[in-house]
Amino acid sequence: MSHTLGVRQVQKQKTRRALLDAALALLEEQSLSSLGLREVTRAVGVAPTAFYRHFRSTADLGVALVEEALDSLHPMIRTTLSPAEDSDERITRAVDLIAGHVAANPAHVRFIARERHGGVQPVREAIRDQLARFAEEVKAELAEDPASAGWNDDDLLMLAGLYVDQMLMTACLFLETQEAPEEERRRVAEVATRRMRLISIGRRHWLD
Amino acid sequence: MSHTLGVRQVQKQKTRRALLDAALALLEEQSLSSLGLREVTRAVGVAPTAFYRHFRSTADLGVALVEEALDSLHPMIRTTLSPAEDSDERITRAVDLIAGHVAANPAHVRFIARERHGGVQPVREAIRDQLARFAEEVKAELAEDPASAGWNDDDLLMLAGLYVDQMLMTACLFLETQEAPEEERRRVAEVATRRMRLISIGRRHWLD
DNA sequence: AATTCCAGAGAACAGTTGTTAACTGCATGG
DNA sequence: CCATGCAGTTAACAACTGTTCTCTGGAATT
Repeated sequence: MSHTLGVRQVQKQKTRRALLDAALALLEEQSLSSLGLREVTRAVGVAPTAFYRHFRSTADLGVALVEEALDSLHPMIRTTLSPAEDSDERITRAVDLIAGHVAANPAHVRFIARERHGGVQPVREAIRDQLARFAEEVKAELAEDPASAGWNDDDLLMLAGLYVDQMLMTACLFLETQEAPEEERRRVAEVATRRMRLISIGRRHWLD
Repeated sequence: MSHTLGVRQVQKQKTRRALLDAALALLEEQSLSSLGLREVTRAVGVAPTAFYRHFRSTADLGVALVEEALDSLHPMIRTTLSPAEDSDERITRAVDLIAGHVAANPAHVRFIARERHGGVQPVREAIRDQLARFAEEVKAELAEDPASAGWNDDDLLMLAGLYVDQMLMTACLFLETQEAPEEERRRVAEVATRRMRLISIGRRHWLD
């Protein structure tokens, strides 16, 4: 079925990966709209023109990065929301999961946060669409929770969006305190947890 | 007292304003880290070297824009939170105020949203500091509300931060639907209102 | 009235950028 | 085994960048 692709395709994919990785690294301290094509190829060690074999432009590369960065988040969403024992425990587990993901993929998170409102339209749209997919996913998960009995679709989507945005903001906070002492990072986790808790309380009394 | 500054200083301030305005306009479709000094001076119609008479670098100009953009928001915060009759009415009024501010200063709002996580460190820090001041201000306002009886300082600041972030996110949503039909903009306002309402409900039951 | 000051102009600098064209070598499919 | 395809190279292009130094005209100070 899965035709083992030849030596040729393998090499191409390898350079493509190298380009994506180099770009992601360079984007740690600048934004996509200032990322030069030559800058990327220089970092990889290939000729500038080789870039065009893989991407039409740096904006194109950016869109590819969006898919990559947010696809890795979908499994996290799943495991965060699925089992529903104690509400507070679920929240602390979610915050820990976010902290772990940020620690494991800081560049991806930074990229999304930076380019969500960045200067490159196609990339903004790609991020917006992916986040909307996220919200739909969370909404579907919420709908199965018995606590959501009586909720209409609009309100469920509103709550899902609130959760998604909250997750992203929490991730950003962890990113900013990445090199800070453990103590401060714990304080951030603490505040994020309380925010989520307040939202959950609001959720519980929504139908009053 | 206020020494009327001479013709000389007046002209200098005029060019400075022109530089800031031109930069802000250019930043509508790119980010600060890709904004060139020559680009700005060309738009104003002065020699590139004139730039240095006003700013050390484009990053420096960015910091000046931050002060300008966020200072104009402080009065809004005040009028939003001060009188406290009906909770729901206060929320809809706040959302309307945000919509108005975005319609009146779209470029400023876009700039803040874009550069909050952008590629220029000094600007990120300036925005972070100003937003922290905002949160403190909101916290002080909240503390006087009788509904905040029994709240400790940490929780008050947590809630204030939540409100501030929510305001900014709402502003971003209005920005994205700026050219969209009136109907969609009303839908955004509707969802934003419900979000705020849910948070307010959580606030009311926080001490249970 | 003579002097100082300084916002802005002008020219030149070494480097950088995206994009084009024609090329090379090698894995691939007939 | 040979011809085709195609990832990556090389060279060149016009245009652009930030920064330096020197200069100028006119307001500000004395």
